[in-house]
Amino acid sequence: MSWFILIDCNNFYASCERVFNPRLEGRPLVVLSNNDGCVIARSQEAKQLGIKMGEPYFKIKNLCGYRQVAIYSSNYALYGDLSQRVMDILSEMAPELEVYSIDEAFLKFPDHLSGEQISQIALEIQQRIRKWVGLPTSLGIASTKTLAKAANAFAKKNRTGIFLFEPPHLQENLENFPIGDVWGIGSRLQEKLHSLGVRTAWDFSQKDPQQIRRKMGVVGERMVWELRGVSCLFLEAPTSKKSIACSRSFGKPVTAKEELAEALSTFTATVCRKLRRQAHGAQAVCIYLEAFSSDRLAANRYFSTVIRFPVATQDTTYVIQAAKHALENLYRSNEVYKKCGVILLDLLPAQTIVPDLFFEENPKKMALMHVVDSLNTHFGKNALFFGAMGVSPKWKGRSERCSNHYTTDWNELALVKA
DNA sequence: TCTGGGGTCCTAGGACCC
DNA sequence: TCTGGGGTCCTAGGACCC
Repeated sequence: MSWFILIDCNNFYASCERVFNPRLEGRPLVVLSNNDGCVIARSQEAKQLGIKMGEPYFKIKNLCGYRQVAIYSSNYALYGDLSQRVMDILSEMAPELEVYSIDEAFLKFPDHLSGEQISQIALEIQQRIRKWVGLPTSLGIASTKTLAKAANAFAKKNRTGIFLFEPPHLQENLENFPIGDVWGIGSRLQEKLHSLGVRTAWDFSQKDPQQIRRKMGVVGERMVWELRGVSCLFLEAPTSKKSIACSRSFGKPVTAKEELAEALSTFTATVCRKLRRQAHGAQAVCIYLEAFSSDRLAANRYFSTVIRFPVATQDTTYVIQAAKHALENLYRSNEVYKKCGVILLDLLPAQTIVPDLFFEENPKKMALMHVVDSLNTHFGKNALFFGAMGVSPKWKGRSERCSNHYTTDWNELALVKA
């Protein structure tokens, strides 16, 4: 047995915007998705105004106006950097760490610590992150990951932002925890469980694990045990990605093949850069286009194709060629496109790639890619770019209210005094 | 009027997460 | 003109092998 802590940064993106702009403190604030389409993060005050997660921006535009809601386009460079700082602190303070998402991590501590001791540790972690990075956090503590997740939900409503599940109170806590809020229960499984008379996490934990296994597979059974306090899920080691994707909705409808080619080339450059960073090669790429349906009510149309490579590759220029070739086949001049994307598939560790007798690889290409990567690392993301990406993209999505890249761009550092 | 048993790999689809 | 983007795991079923 061990202690698990789930720590999560409160309203992460919204809180990141406040770190370098303290005047936003106390004010309702929302962060919009790419293309300024919908709300993906809200401060507490914005939640209280009734703004929902995922709500389209145009629907709340008026409300934002007269309630003085601060609106930000998403600034992933900033969020990613602050996330890294948080994780660095956690890795110093916890014996074991699993970075679960950009704003969450599981920590594991030995079970010889008392409830009081582990709570004290949680408090120190919380204070250090507040002081060193400037972000508010919530911490849930329990004997399994699933329970720590649930405890975290209690922590968010708690004055201190810390909540410990202790066995004597477990039943009472779980009886107040709706089944749909349990980690791993989405809308489908919630429906299924409701039909079995399960309304709360406690109800679920009292079910027969064998029966649940038949109905929900091994995933369901594990959840039952975890809710009973029997740990079945362990900290996971960081793994390489099995696929790498990049896609964007366009800022305006696109019909020109050339614009699609530029967009696909740009996304290809992004995924290939990530691929090289994790030292893998891709054996295939999927290219897809999404077009508006002519009938307003009908679903949008998707066109996609998968291209397999004779040998796993890391070469941006090669993948761009493949993408352009795919586009020739997928493109229809009478369609109006909304979005497109690139997904690298079947990734292999670079050392294990077996060369092909009949497929010549140009060693200069690899050297070129390394030069491109290192220049862009030093001088900015697109200091050096591929011609196919185009110079003044018309398809780019909206991002009209982006804050500065305070921590990742020399020209956008926070200004203390003008 | 009648034919085993065990195993692997792959794919599509479903469900979930942030 | 009006709604994001990037992932994972599990299962069932088919193909194929010995």
